[in-house]
Amino acid sequence: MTDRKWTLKSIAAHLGVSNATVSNAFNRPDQLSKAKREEILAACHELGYFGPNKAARSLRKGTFNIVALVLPDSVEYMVSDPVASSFMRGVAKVLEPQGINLLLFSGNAESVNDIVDFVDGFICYGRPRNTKLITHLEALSKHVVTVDFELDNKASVNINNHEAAYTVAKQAFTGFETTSDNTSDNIEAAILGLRLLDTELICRVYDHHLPELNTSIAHQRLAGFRQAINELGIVIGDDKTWNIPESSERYARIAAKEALNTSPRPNVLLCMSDLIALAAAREAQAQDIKIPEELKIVGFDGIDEAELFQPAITTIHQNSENKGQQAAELFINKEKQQVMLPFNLKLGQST
Amino acid sequence: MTDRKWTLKSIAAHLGVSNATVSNAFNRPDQLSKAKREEILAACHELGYFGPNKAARSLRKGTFNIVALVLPDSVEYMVSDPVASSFMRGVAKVLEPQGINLLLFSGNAESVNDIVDFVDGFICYGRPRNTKLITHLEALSKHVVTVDFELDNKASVNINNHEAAYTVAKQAFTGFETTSDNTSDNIEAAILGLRLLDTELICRVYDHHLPELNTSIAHQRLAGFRQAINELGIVIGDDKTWNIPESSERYARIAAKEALNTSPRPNVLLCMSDLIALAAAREAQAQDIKIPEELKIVGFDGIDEAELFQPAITTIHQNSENKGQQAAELFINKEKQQVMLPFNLKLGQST
DNA sequence: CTGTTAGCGCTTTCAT
DNA sequence: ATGAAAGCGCTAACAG
Repeated sequence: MTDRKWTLKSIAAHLGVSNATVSNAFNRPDQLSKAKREEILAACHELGYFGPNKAARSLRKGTFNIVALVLPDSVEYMVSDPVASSFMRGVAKVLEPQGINLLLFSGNAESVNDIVDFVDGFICYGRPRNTKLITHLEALSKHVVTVDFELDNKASVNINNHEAAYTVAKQAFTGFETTSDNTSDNIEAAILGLRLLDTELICRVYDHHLPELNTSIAHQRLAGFRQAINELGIVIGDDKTWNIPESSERYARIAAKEALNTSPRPNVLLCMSDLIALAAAREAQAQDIKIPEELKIVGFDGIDEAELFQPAITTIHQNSENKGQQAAELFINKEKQQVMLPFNLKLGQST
Repeated sequence: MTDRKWTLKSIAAHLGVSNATVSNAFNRPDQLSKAKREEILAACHELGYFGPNKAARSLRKGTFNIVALVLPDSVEYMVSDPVASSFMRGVAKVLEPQGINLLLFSGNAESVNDIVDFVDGFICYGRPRNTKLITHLEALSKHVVTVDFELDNKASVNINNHEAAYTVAKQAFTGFETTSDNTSDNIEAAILGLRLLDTELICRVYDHHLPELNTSIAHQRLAGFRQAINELGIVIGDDKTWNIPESSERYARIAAKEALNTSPRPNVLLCMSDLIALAAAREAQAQDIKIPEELKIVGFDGIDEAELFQPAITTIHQNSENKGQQAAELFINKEKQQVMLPFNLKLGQST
């Protein structure tokens, strides 16, 4: 293998054929005789020319075989979240066989400018934290598929977060309904929310903190939880909802500790992710609080660890891998439809 | 925002200045008056021209602000492995602030051809499963950093897997040394290996299956385990080593079951990852085998879950995130050195 | 400080 | 079946 750096042009000159012929040998087999084609290909291989430069080809053709996966947050966040990972696995599963590569992109970025000219389009997993990105994406003429949120005129994949949250919250409250009569005033609920607020802080979420209209999944889930609470005719203090800035054991545990140390102590913990539910459960166990007798806990996502945990966490299972596959298929087929995926309640021993 | 598609040229014409001036406005502020520059930038913003097309710029400049992260296997594998995820987090942490984007690339691919012309270089996490890739990477003139394996003339980041495996195995055997005299023939060890063989199968690994010379981390760890075994003067049956094709709970559990159902039943399980150790521990608990009284288990990696598990798994902790950072820094600084990172033994209650 | 121009490496008519 | 030439959108050298 020589060190010489070949280009299509230099190769063509070297072989004594025209540029077009070499290009055709690689890209359009029908444009030249089979014999000639194979001769050229063999010679190229011999010389260490692996084919036309892809960057140049892309500039010319305008296609890249690369799709950007826009993450809600930084890339670091993404890969530590099992749900996000499953999603990504689903996407990769569909795209990889098609020879399409994945470019990970941070939802914190100021704009998609750095990469927009290198990709065929975007799959956005969750509403990007930086809202400027959204404006960008909306204006884009390239294909965009959104997941867990929607954009005007773009394809999307979702589950009904409101309904799912409502369902799992209802489940958390079932035990109580039989003990009391009609209103269930022995229920003390608290909500451990994920990214309800645009802050890095672990803090309580008071109503006046919440934006008027917010369609993020966190707020949809919050609305679902609240609907279940309201239907039971119980009241939840406005100091019983927490914000956790990211899905990590450490943060969740701190919030859980705060929640469990309020008085009266909650006996139902509605958690916006399984990771949070697990952390809360561990905190409860550390404090010798019996689950579910003294404290019921529900999660969201249906990750393996929640199922393996003792007691298994009652949760909403959503098939994230399938979600990823759907998104990727929507992308490949350049479809513009809105897909709504099912979820299901998974009963554990935590309720 | 108009729908017109601007190029540097058309913008320049529209504004009545030359191409170079527009280019300079974006790329070389020192080449024109501040006033003019801001005037141009403002006009561009107004018109919806977001700056020079990056693909064209890259073709011209030969730089991309994209680095390919080559995974050992498919992309799917990567994101389901907590250790790999931490590594990636480390990489992203360093690269993101530099405005460098990550292109994930599968180690299964036949060649790096599809992407080599889009990236500034490669970070390879673990020896790619497809050995053709290695040849490719070796021949590449672009910057390459390898992790957990080495390539001639390329930068690398490693831990001493042999020594680490030896250390943790020694720990697994300590309980026994006191009971017996000098040789410890009451030890029945089994090894649950990860990717020792190039197969999708869960199977035993007989010596004749193993390649003569293999420097993959799995084989280094195997050598470390065996050294510890040999030093104790004990013998491990050649049917007591398993291959697990990927780090998943399901596969590991099957292998663990096979191992625990052999007679005499092993009382020490040397596992090549924490995920495997955890699966083995769960299988043991399901069979009512007491850990560590009847069965000692050691893992490798030091993931959170291994620490939280009851009993906590004795393991080798390696700071994967730091590994990722190191690799990224080596990449950025275009250094060619071989970095060897420390590891440490983390005692749990599983030994 | 500004404008002209030659490529970066390729694909694709269009003519031969 | 093949070759010549235009041009994808940009940057950098150079001249003014």
